[in-house]
Amino acid sequence: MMAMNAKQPFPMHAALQEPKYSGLHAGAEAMRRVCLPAPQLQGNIFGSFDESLLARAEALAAVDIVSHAKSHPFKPDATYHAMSGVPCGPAAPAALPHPALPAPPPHPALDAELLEHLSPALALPDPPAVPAPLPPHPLGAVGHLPVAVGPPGGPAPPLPAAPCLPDVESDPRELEAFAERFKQRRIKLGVTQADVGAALANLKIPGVGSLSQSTICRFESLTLSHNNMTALRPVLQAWLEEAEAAHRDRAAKPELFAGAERKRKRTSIAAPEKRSLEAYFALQPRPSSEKIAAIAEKLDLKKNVVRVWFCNQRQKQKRMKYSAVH
DNA sequence: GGTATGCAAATAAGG
DNA sequence: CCCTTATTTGCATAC
Repeated sequence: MMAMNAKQPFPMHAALQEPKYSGLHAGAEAMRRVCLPAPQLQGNIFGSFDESLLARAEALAAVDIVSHAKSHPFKPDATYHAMSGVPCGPAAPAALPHPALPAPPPHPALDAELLEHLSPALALPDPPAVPAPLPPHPLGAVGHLPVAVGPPGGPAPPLPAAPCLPDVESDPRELEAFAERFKQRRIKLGVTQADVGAALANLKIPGVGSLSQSTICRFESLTLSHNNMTALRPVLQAWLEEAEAAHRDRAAKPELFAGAERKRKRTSIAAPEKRSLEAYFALQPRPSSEKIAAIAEKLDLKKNVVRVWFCNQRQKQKRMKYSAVH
């Protein structure tokens, strides 16, 4: 299994097949806090070259800058600690207690309106953008965590209905011990978390790219999901072994202590753009592909970034709705 | 200047 | 191709 995904700039996880643990963390993570969604009316900064809908959305977006108040002392973040106790179970593939939403088309009329006027007026083939989420990486094989795998639909797992089989390999205790050892030895080598993360790509392990300081930090502090911990373990162990070996042999292997840019990139959507998106979302949470493209062009963002933003926004909205009822 | 963390992009996987 | 749901990460920024 595993076919490279030629779609992403970073073909990550070429082989990441998590057995989807038994509802280990499915529910625990179900919600997280959220913030305020929409501002509302007032000024109108853009709106100079727009047509109705978009113009309106932007007008709305331009508005408040002040009315933002985000304060939510929530703090779910299920982490390793919280769940390292139950490895087995009936395997509940997640499943939020959420019925799908029908979602009838809100403003049929708006659609036409919106599309009609959105023209390729400002053909921006390539915005000077700052983050550049899609680097021209010719390299494939930049994924992460190959990890242990579990037969997703395996014919017959040896241990199906058993109460709980703490398998040796992903024993929580073992992982915990490793994480601690890892941190200590890393420090002894005089390497920072950021360096380790960056150096990972140089290990040349198929499907393994660099990771951020954040991730390394979380691994060390066990604030990753058990699956994630399990996935990262072999990679970090490989690095540690090579690094220590190089250290012993006094072999200067800069590659192991600094690294390549092969990690997932995260686009940072600026506040003004975010406000516009929120305004659009308030008007139409599920814009068509065409509208998304139009919005993307207008905001000078990649279409996929906008598409994903809407997806995440809908997801966020559901969480809010859910947590509001509970 | 290295490490935690909050918030939320990006991905994986099954429709 | 796009969506949803569940998760994995990373940017930013607070320690």
